[in-house]
Amino acid sequence: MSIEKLRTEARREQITQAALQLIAGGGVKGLNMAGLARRVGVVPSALYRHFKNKDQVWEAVLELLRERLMGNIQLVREQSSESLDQLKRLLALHLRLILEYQAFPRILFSEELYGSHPERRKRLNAIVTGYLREVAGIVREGQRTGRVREEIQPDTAAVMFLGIIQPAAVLWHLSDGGFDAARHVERAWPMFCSALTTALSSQGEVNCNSH
Amino acid sequence: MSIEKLRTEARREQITQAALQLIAGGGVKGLNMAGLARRVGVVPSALYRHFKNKDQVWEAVLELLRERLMGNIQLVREQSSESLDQLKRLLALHLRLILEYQAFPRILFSEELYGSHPERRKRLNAIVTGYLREVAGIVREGQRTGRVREEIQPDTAAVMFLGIIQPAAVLWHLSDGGFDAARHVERAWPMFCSALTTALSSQGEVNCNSH
DNA sequence: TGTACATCAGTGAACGCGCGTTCACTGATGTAC
DNA sequence: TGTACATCAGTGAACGCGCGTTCACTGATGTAC
Repeated sequence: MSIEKLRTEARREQITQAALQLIAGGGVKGLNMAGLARRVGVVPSALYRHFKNKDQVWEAVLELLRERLMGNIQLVREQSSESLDQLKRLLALHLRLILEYQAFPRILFSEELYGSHPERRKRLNAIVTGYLREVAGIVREGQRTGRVREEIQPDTAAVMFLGIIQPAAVLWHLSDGGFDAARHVERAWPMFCSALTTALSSQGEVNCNSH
Repeated sequence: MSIEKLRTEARREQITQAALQLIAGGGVKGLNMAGLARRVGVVPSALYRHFKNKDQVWEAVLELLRERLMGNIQLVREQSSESLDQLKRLLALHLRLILEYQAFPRILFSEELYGSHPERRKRLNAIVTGYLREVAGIVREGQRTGRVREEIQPDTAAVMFLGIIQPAAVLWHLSDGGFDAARHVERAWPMFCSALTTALSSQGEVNCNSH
């Protein structure tokens, strides 16, 4: 069997993508070097030409996760300038990200990954914290422009934002696709939005409808 | 070394408790038969007098998880008869459960467990779904008594309820205890509660304060 | 344009370790007489 | 109350498997002449 020889850079990308697919299929423990090599069409030891060890593969996967999350933040910032609208769009993008890369929630929820691995735990924590900081920033801007109530704690709101999708993703996995995550997000958004906006004196301007 | 011989029933309980401690310490993969035996003060093969295999240990752990969750539901039903108050109490109990048995969130979030194990996935799904059904039931009662807005979808509210704690627990683990889950819950409750209650015409009766 | 050589991605066999599980055994505990 | 026996929790050695990793090698690719 003569396999095409690829430059390390191209091969690394290919391996990282294959890793994501493996994780999507079998969770965090679904990623093993033998299966990874098979998926790439190469012998296991060949992987070590491109990654020092399995840890480095994980590093690459986490970096991709970080890029996508932050990419979504940037995207909604470009698409809209109104905070609540940005949050709504981010929710949709986040959901799409999860459905496309099923590996991501599996990584975030499974603490197998970082259990005995302090550096990786820190890395994951930095990624999630960074994402939350951005979400909290959007909420804070919403307060500045008067869309969001002053009493709201931006970081609490950010964690709750995550709380709309996270359990939905877990349930979706648990039920083997039976739980309708998209519908949950669609219904949860108005509740979340109204919690951010409606004070005793509700201002009629803000539209919290689903679409 | 002469070890005390214990009846199977007592030993099973002891082993299950030790399993919980192991999981709390090292996550789902932290549970291994050798470590489990060591913790009980017994040789690995002795465990097989009380459990057919590791799967059966997991079964026992999951059953305990189910009992505790449902026990909390029953408790709040006894402590209070007002839906929103019940939910607030349940939130506090759930948090306490997680802090006491750190193993539980690790089990719920880690899909290592059920990844390649369809029966166990179903079992876990049944546990979570059962819990959510009870929470949704409380919300529905709140609607009947006029405390909760009619437009709210009880099951969506139930999943959001879970969404208050779940990300908090994940962050708590990720940050190695740095994230203050109790404070998050305290701050998130009023937001969640007001989302359930405040309509355009707000009824002053309901108290969504933190305490 | 053709040849010689260096580079380096890919190969295949082998390793060591962790871990779940088995099996024939031992010896303490509780019961029958 | 004391002895003989059955029961069964605990022992220790050994196994097989999965899996990450290594290492000396091969042979395709691209460059220098």
